[in-house]
Amino acid sequence: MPRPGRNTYSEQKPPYSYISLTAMAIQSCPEKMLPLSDIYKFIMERFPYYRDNTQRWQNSLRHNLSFNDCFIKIPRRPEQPGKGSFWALHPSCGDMFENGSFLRRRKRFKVLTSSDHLAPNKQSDAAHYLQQQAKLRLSALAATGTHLPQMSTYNLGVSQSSTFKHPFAIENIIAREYKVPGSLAFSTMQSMSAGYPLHNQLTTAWPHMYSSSVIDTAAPISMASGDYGAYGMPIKSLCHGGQSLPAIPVPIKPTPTSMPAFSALPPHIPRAARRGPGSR
DNA sequence: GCCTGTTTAGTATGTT
DNA sequence: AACATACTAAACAGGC
Repeated sequence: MPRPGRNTYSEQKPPYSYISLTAMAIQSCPEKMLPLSDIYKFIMERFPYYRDNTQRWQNSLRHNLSFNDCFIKIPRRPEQPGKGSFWALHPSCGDMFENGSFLRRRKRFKVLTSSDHLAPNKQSDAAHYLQQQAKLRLSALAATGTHLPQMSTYNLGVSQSSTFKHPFAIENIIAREYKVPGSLAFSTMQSMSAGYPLHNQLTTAWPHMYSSSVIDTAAPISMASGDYGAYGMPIKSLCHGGQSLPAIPVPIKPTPTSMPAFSALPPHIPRAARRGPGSR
């Protein structure tokens, strides 16, 4: 594969799955949620490859949004006119890309249903939580006088009040020298972990997701208001801060070590329930 | 009619 | 080889 520029991938297909690309787009904006059209825009601006055959990849992308539990749909509020809903990442999907590959996840993120003996269903809890978080982020940034870029200009993480760099933050992914996917992933994860102290077993995949900087910067926005998340636990722990953060990505064949964490899982999101027996 | 969103199905490819 | 995941295509429905 040829080497693209620092921030773009020329005409070559980027070594990222649609899930990665979508997550990048979502993470690139301060609200951590984007409408479909803005996700399209982000990908097309960043990756010239996707300026062609838009019908094809956009269909795939929509399929991914609907099919994968790691994406949750957030309905627009009356004061947010526009077409379509917002899409956000599930609060607990941070370590999907366990082995550092942005092309293929090791585990599929799956929100468990009530049939999995979890807490009773509470409709759109995650969506509700994320919408609240987006509001809090906006108000916090506004209060500190932080410049908020317009949705379409895509904040690349630099102006965020947090030093936290999400794994899908564009500067964590694009602004790295391109190598073949395998080695890219490895070197990427090595450099990622360099600046972020490890906390627990969850740091294996996304060390920076669980670094102290996450707790110290992201959490106060919500904790200051005394908020509790929609999952009935303090938002702090939902925001990858607590040691008890549940490992949501569910191996198809659950391992003994991963099972105990299920008791702490948030309630399911309705989408999971509509999967027919033929789904994969 | 177009866009968005959901679902099903088939194929390709990586992992175990 | 079997399985899991990703990609693609297509059909369909609902909203504007």
